[in-house]
Amino acid sequence: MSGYDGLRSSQLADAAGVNLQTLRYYERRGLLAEPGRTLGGHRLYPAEAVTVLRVIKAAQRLGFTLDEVADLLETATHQHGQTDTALAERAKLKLIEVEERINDLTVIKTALQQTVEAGCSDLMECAQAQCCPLPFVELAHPDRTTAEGS
Amino acid sequence: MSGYDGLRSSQLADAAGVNLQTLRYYERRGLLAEPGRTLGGHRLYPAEAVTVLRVIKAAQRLGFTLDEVADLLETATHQHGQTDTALAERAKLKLIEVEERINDLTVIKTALQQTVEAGCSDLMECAQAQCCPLPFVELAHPDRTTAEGS
DNA sequence: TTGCATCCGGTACCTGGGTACAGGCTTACC
DNA sequence: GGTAAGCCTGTACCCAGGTACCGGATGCAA
Repeated sequence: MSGYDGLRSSQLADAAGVNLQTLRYYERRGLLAEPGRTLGGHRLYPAEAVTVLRVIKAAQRLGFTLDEVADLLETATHQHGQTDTALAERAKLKLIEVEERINDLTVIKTALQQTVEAGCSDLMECAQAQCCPLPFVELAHPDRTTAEGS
Repeated sequence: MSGYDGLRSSQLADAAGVNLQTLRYYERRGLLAEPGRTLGGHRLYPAEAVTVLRVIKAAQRLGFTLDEVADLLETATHQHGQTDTALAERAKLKLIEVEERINDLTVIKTALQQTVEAGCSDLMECAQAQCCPLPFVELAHPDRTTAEGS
């Protein structure tokens, strides 16, 4: 019989629906605390680790990067208690970002709809002829671009 | 006096607002046609190249990847004329993607708003206590994620 | 013709979020 | 105590979309 309790790497990975390598990646990135080990050096995770992983994935879906999630988890575990509405504060900032992103995408959507309606066939012709409503002018924030979701 | 007309790499880069290396990158990727050269081998771009670059950037903002843009430009320059509503067709497909993306972001936005309202302070507590409206359930398409805009 | 800015090709590196592989040790069960 | 599955570390690779650096060649004006 096994002399240890806790989850083995692959059990945790399965339970949380992530790749085994991802666990070690998160550990390196400081998202997942270093777990205990067996005498032979194999990782043994506490059951809460599943929750941590679900939290990470949820936060990613909320649009936080892994660095931001790590930060959020740090904040949570260290200055626990008192003047701590840190999560809500960060969520407020992230909300603004998400709203901007939605606005940008809405502009894009409109442009695409107009493209469809106009039945344009040739980008280059349109660009020169001004027949086409393509947004050759800049969008709100032409540089901020990638990174949302899991 | 200069014996050549046309734009030098850095002139084009400046005019289009992109990095000089990006021009060569686009050339490698097949987005930008190989331009003429001086006797010494320096690139000489025609004035239209600026338009091409503006088109590329516009298409990127519409959510097309560089591969898609290359394809779009190919289509445009080769089968020019007849049964060609290719752009509109592709725009229709891309429109669906953009709409899905907006829906996902709207879900995220709602979750963030609720997080802010609830004044949550600790992700881990919330996750365990169910006090918090965080979307631990999956969003619409939890895997399709990145790549829009320039 | 000198001298400096610019450009050349090739290759390496960057970010973000992972994933894969190699070679060796541990665990678990018969 | 044998054997197979599982885990270990370290390192390399993947995607997209670029960006940076190198040593050498060109362009152009004074």
